[in-house]
Amino acid sequence: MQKRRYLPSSERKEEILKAAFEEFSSRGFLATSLERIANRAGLSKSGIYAHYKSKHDVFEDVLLTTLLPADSRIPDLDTQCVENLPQLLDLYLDRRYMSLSTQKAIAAFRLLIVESGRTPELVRRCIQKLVERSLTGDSNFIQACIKRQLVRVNIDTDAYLLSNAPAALWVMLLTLYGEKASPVPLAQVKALHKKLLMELLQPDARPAIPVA
Amino acid sequence: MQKRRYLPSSERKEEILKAAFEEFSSRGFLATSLERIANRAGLSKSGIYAHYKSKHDVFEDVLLTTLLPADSRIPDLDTQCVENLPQLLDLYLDRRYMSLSTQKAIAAFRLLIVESGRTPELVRRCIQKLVERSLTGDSNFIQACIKRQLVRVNIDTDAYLLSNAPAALWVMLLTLYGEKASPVPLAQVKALHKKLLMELLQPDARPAIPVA
Amino acid sequence: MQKRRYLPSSERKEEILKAAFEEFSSRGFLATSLERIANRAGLSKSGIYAHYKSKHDVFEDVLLTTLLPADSRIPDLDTQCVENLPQLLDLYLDRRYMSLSTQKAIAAFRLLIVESGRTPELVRRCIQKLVERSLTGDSNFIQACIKRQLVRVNIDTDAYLLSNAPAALWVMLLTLYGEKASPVPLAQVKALHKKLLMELLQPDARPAIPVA
Amino acid sequence: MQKRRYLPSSERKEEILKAAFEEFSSRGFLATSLERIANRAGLSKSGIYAHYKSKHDVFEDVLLTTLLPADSRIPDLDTQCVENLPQLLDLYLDRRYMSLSTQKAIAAFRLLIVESGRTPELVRRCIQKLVERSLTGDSNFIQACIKRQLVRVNIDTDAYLLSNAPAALWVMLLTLYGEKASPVPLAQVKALHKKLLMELLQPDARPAIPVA
DNA sequence: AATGAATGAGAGTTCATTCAT
DNA sequence: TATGAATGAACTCTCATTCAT
Repeated sequence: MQKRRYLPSSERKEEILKAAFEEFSSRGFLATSLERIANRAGLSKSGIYAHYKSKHDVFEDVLLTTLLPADSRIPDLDTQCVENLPQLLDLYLDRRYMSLSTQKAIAAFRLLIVESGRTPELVRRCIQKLVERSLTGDSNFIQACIKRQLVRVNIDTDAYLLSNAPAALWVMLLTLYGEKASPVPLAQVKALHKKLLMELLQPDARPAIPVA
Repeated sequence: MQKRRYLPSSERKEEILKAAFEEFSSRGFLATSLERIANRAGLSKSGIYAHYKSKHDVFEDVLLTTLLPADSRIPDLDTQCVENLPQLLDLYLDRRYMSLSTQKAIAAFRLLIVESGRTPELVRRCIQKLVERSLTGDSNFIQACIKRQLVRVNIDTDAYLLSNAPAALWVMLLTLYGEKASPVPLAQVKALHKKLLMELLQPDARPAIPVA
Repeated sequence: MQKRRYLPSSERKEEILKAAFEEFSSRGFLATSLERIANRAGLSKSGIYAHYKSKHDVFEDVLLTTLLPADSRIPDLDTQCVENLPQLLDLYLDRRYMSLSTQKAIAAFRLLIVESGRTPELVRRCIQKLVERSLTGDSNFIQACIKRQLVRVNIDTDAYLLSNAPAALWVMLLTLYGEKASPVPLAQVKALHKKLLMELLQPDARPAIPVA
Repeated sequence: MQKRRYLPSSERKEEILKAAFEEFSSRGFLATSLERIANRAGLSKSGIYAHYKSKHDVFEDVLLTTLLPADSRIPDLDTQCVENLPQLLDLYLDRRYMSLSTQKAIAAFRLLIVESGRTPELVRRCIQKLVERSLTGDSNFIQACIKRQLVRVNIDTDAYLLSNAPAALWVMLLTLYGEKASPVPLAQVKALHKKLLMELLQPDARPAIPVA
């Protein structure tokens, strides 16, 4: 039985969110008890109610805050030292798959899937923001590349979304098989992704995916 | 208040499993109470214990039986009336995406993801079987095609797995956005899938995906 | 820790109601915990939920059942051995005040008052039934008396209700001062009540209460 | 989020008592949380503890102070302009029933009844004072009347208490049926009360209520 | 004098599970 | 095989109260 710690609400909230994310993401909303979150956050169960008015409230805050941290976007690529599209894509994909392969990303993904049944509206909002942010980040990068004539000008948005298929596969494999047991090596997934992007982006290419 | 029905265990089990799948897949393991399953199956809560020794037991049986029904594999394609690879793939993909897009498939997918955190071993086993079976089914089909010289002889297994990336993307979109709100049209997903398979399967092609 | 007792629902309900009435009436709805009721009724807290679906449900049943038992009406007076109105009234009032002065009646009264703030609808319904029943019982008695020409024919209903004022005072005194500490002796209350009834009922009287 | 207000204890106490009475009387002791009282009084929950050492303390103070305000007694009737007993009684009863019929009086009554189970001693003390004070007030009035020979000299105290029966009935009806739904009109209640008082007070009357 | 953070006890309720029938 | 009654553990949430500031 430790001494009480008196923290300002903002700090406590951070600790609670951290704890809550860890619990929620590994067990789901229902299987996570406030007791567990409280223990992990170092206060009493009822202490949480000083900062959130219900478990569901905590959950929402987790989804919106932890999954959408202000600084989560992939840092701008330094395109200066890059000379051609393949080099560029290697750089880009390395970063992307590294951030996808973290424990945290997997946990977040599972959380989204799990709760998309329970609180579809919240989840939808959350995903929308994630996608928007991701697109904005990518778009900056792409604009930079266009300027340097590394990629072609007109890009089909749908086609771009489609080019993420390998990433989707990869996340699913990680989630279902665990981090180290994917039946397909990362290198191949990246290779496919690169190929798709090449077709999509290279300056002189015809439309990559002709819709039937 | 209905009359009791005395059923042989096998029949009762079927009814319980059916009910259990419906509940588990829409709410997850924890959120589903035996009471609900019992009601849906038309017997009392404690009646379930005549056939299963715990809730977890029921769940396992659902995963192994309902998700892996003996007759679930895609029926053999009638390759007789097909003359070339594109035709063949259209036929194949139509079937495949139709079965992927059902409520039931989505529910199953969500269930697997959700529970991959809770009972990883069970889920792993389950997926393994699913994949194996799917591969076996596809492989029959592929063998048939090879025989008719519609597809080339040597297929890279890894590459084949990879070619499912569009399907992975599609399932994720369905799950997260709901059945009718996918931001990418099915046609394009199919088109990409077809393209990948074409490259992989057409008789005179060079290796589809050169690993970097 | 006693052995479980397995009772049919109807018996258990009776026991629960009994216990619940005792607790509710001495402490009010909120101050009574299901734990207490359960202990008193000899089962576990959750056991109550096999018979009632909420605490509020138990409370309603208490109000409707215990306060309105089927056999609660004052037994028909044997008017045979009575020769005149004063004798009759003495008989009647003795019975009435005896039943008003029980612990149980006081408890019920307090309960009604307490909850008239919280669940006015329920309380109103309950009182209505009580009054109706009481009136029916009295009315039988009065009819019998009329037949024997002990009381006059036309009785003003409002006036009759008013004649209960002494009873109201008595109940209030009992409730507020406790059973033995009333500052006014019962005899006087009865005497006043008798006087009011005399004026109301004696065959040749003028209207007892001329409304201003 | 308002600025803090620093008040001297006496002023704060008044505000707290006012708020507390409003809450307690409409919900009872248990159903009222300090939070609610605090909000209504415009300070924080823990602020109350600067002035009272427990919730029960606040409650006691409400009962003793708010229900027994120094100025609550009925203002002295101006008996100058009155010529006979009936006129006098009309004046008196009009005032009395007006003050009985207020929201506040009903709330106070309910509070007393409710808590007479929980804190009988306190309630008893409280009522005693109320009755005493009321008697004193009435007695002043009565003395004045005696002096002007409007009422007789010897009044039976018990009988006087009894004459309040109609008021008791009225309060009960108001409490149980709500303010506007009494099944007996106020006029009749007053009429009965007047009659009882007439018999008790008129100079040449014989004892109004002969005790058996 | 006043507050926000913290707590422990306890509330109603749910539920997997057991047991007598 | 089937059930209704029963339970204990766990849950979310409330609240009077304490404490550092």
